[in-house]
Amino acid sequence: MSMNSAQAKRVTVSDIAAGCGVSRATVSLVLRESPLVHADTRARVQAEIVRQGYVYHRGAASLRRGTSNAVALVLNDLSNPFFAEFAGGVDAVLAEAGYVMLLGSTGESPQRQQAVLASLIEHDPAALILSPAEHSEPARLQRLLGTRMPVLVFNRALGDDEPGDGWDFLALDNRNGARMATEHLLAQGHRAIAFFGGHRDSSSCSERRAGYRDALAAAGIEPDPQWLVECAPTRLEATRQTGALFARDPAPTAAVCYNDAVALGLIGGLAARGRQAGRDFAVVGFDDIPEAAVSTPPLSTIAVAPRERGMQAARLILARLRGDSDLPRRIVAPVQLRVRASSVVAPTLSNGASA
Amino acid sequence: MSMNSAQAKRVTVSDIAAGCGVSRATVSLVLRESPLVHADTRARVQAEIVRQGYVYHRGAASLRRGTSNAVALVLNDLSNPFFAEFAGGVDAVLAEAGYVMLLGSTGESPQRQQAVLASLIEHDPAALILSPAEHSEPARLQRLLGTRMPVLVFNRALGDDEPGDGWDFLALDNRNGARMATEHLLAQGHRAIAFFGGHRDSSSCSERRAGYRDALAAAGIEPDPQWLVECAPTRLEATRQTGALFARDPAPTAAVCYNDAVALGLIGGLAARGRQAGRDFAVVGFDDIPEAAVSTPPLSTIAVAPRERGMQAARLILARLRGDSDLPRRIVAPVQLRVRASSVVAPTLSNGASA
DNA sequence: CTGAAAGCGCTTACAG
DNA sequence: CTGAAAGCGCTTACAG
Repeated sequence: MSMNSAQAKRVTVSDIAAGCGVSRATVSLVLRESPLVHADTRARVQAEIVRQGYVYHRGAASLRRGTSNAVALVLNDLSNPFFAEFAGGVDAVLAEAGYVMLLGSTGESPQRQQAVLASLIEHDPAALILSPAEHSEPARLQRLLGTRMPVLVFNRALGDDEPGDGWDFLALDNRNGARMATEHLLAQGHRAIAFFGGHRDSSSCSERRAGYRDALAAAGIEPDPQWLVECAPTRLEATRQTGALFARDPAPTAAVCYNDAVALGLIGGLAARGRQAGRDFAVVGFDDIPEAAVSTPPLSTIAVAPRERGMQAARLILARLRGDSDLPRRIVAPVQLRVRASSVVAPTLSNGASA
Repeated sequence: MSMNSAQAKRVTVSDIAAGCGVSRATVSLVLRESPLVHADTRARVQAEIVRQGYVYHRGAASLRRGTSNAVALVLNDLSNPFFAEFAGGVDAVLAEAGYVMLLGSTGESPQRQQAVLASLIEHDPAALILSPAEHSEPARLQRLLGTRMPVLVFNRALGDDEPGDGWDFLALDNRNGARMATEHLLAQGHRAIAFFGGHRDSSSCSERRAGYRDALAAAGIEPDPQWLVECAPTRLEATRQTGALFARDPAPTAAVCYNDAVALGLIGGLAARGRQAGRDFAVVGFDDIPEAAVSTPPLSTIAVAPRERGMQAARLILARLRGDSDLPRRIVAPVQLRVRASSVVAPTLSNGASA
């Protein structure tokens, strides 16, 4: 005998049936809450179920019935609060609906993504919610996942040919969010507005840049190349790259940042150069992470409500599983501008203080 | 026909067997990488598997073999970065070992915990890692989970009678961490040191308070009741409660905080009263959340390495599943003091500045 | 309302 | 090395 867990033999429907003198079919009907069973019989069976500590084996039932009540969720990175919140929202809705969540994460690696998905689909999930790793290959994914399972792609488009393959798509309105952020800065009189951070080849960054350009174009402004500064989407890199904004005169007086991490890094970088966000320079972030509300100064940003997105994704996939008709294939979730102190500063003030 | 996903019939071992003229048993042996199959046959079968897009049905295999390669993880709250990081660590190790993770969250509610666990165990996980909700009832949990499955309790003890029930237990060394934090403040000359935040009846808070008392006692100091301030473990509440520290003279000159959120809230509360952490008052947190390194001033804290704890938990439970002998039943994970600017200030300076 | 029988997709002795 | 048969725990027509 190993040190393994106690090996008490599993209690099955047969044990319950034998224990109270009915057939296995009757026990099954009681388990599935069928009205066909006499109330007395049902009570007897239920008592026996409690007495013997029976645990329903949903895998066996799913096998027989050809159904599944698991949904797979595959994310890039759980330690990113955006995805953690999203997963929390998915979980809340799935649990409410009696589903169970199979979770995997890819660390932004397409290879790991293939491996993780291959492992998860062997557990026969009813559906998949996938936030794809950067540089995923849609064709490989399609081959792996087949067409038996509804798939909802979250956050990042898989390729230009979407959504011809019948997968659902839920994304943030990156373009509109960046446009709103830029318009907010324009409304305060800024004309030289940078777009700071992110990598141009990521889809969310290029969408946000597009919204930024939209707003500038509507105001008749052509962005100076110096205003477009790339950097890894981390606080540290943003602090390091701050100098690039001020390499030549006239420097921008405000920046729309790729995300809040970058914005907070920029605020630090500004401080190191003797400038203060919200007094000498206007900063807007993107995401509304918890820290944004309590940083110094509080950070203006675009709220994306990741938990609500998770709930929305789960509801959509459940509706797809029910076979609801008229479901949208593509949802672009609205985002919201939250104005805080970091962006409430006019450009003249900024020029004066930074001279 | 509903709008549901394409209903292509499932490909099974029988289809593969028929497709290349062997028996189902042979296909099964190929799937399980048995050396009993001739290399040519194996190649033929594998080609057919690819050709037909066969997906292994692990549920059916588990049913037949009486095994499972899923591990359930039940947490209080995914949106808490501590638990999200922990889950990431668990996932990394499980995926590496070919296991799949079933995730549920309880929102600190014992009722939801019972429901979530009941739903998850129907999926026959091989093991469970549980971070119990506050006020869990060990007896009810025990009844629900039975003894068939190894269980690892993380982070919070379930009751004083543990671990008589054969469950594993992994916790942070809360007591020692708080002791180190307190000793660090003592070493700089502080004598009037508060323990700020948390609720006395939570086990982690009472352990941390015990460590704090240990250090004070070793220095011959009896804590003044005014030094023990309770508050909800959030930044906002901590800011609100800051005044309680200074209700009477002499006020403390330093504080060990229940966690980093509380410590950051305290720093804000101090600022609102014209005091600056790291100049007029010394603050130490607990957790080392990412924000601690970049707050103003950077926060001294006790690093608990949640991702590493997750990896450790997963490794332990996998070893238990393998039936390794000599596994410890109770692990108290070491924590580490990280000194940053918020605590590097001597008490005399503090008194001077706050007069 | 209840029971006997077949079958979901897989694996595993047991013969050959 | 391969094949026929039984069985994991459940559900579902089909008779009674």
